[in-house]
Amino acid sequence: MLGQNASALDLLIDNLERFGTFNAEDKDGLAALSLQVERVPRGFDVVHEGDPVNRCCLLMGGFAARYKEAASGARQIVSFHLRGDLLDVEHLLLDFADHSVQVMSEATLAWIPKAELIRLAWERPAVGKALWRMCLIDASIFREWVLNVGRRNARTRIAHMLCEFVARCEAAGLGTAQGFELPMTQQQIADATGMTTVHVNRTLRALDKDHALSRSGNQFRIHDWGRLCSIGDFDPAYLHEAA
Amino acid sequence: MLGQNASALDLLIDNLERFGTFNAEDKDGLAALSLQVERVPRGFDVVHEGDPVNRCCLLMGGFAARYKEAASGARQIVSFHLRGDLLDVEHLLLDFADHSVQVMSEATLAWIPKAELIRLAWERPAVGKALWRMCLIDASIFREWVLNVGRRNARTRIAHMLCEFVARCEAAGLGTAQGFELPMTQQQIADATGMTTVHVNRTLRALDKDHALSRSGNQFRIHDWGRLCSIGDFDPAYLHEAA
DNA sequence: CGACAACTTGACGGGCGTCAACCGGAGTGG
DNA sequence: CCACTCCGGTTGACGCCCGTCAAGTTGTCG
Repeated sequence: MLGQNASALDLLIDNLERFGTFNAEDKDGLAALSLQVERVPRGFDVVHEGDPVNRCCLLMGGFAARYKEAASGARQIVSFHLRGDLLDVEHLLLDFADHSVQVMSEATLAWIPKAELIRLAWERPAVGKALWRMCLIDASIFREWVLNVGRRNARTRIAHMLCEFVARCEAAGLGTAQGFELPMTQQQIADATGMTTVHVNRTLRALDKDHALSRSGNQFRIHDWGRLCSIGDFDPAYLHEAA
Repeated sequence: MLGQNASALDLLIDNLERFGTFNAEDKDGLAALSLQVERVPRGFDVVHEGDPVNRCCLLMGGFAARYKEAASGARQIVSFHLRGDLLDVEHLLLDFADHSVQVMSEATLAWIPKAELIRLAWERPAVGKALWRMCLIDASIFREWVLNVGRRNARTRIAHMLCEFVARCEAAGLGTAQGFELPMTQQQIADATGMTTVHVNRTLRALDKDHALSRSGNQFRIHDWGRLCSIGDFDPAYLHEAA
């Protein structure tokens, strides 16, 4: 249990350091956070639209999707998340959830009281800036997704989504373009790109046929990264990854 | 000149207070910000994708649109902004712009050095929280737009965009649903909803014909707000307006 | 009155949704 | 060890929503 908490804090610090530089006191502050580790099954709702939010969830392992639903019942995924992501910074200073987050695989979560994070953000400005930067980068990704679903065709849209996912996995130190596991179903790809499963399937097979990628089951491989980026109109600048 | 600066600061404080409560010292801190007022013509680029960003722009009058462009040249507007909005909080802690902002009408801007705002955010936590909340709410709007362009049909999409625009105008104290001026062209509505002008035109006329709204030139009137909300699948919860 | 931007309208076509099957693998239980 | 179920992937036929193209019309500003 203590081991779990220690590794959760390590993960949190490592990941936050991608968004800022910390001195020893900053790290001490982070290490003093109280948190509660939990293992949850696939499909677990981390937060649901309309819920009051008073804690913040660190994804310690597995994948998650942020989504909203239309009155028609259609679901739209607005971002994916991986190991190390803080899933609830979006609601850090808001009282009620305006969207939902669900894990896409069996996952390990660590809950942190929101009030402690907020307090720390002003006690240790470097930590606050890293958290805020994280929010700003999330927002940048949302904007790119508006463009993606609003102005690109099916082929480009899917290629773009895959490029982003791979780029973020690599930045987080999880796998590379040379063979990786896509932890999502075609239904989820459809929900992320604003398409139907049928058309996602057709488009993936077309990309495969054109040697832009190859698939077998969940295993994907990208032979020519530059080509996929070009098909997907993908420029990683909007991810604001540190140089 | 001094008068302009004073009114800019008043506007900034009034608008920020929608996102938090300030005491006298908070307001003093804000009032001490240095700023530079400028009048710009329609179409002026407040910031352009790729630019370094080291100042923050307050929109003192007029309307603005935040947008990105695809390789195909298609433009996607990702949000609209009105008098009182801080246009560059999205880049507050980022070095380079990942998108562009353009004014849609003749407009008055006030520039604030980013560094001063950042310093103030930690000196006066109430100010920092209000600024951060503003960012989070912007992000919530982006998410809603992903849903809007991803999962709604033309009629619902346009109705939703109009509802949001009117709701935000009312919250900012600019006009009401009973007759207001839409400061954008059908081309801009198309760019915001991921459609073509032709189809925007058809859809607007259909909404007009069905008495969901009435138009003459830029003048819009909404007779039955509830009905338009229902057509547009609009629930203002995601705007997180203070009760 | 000419120039230009914005809006309007009709004809046509295609990208993608819809509907409806079928297939294949993984889990489950008898 | 084999049926059964369920979920996810695959495929084809068909059609509609919305994009494309192209031609007006209107309003405004010089």
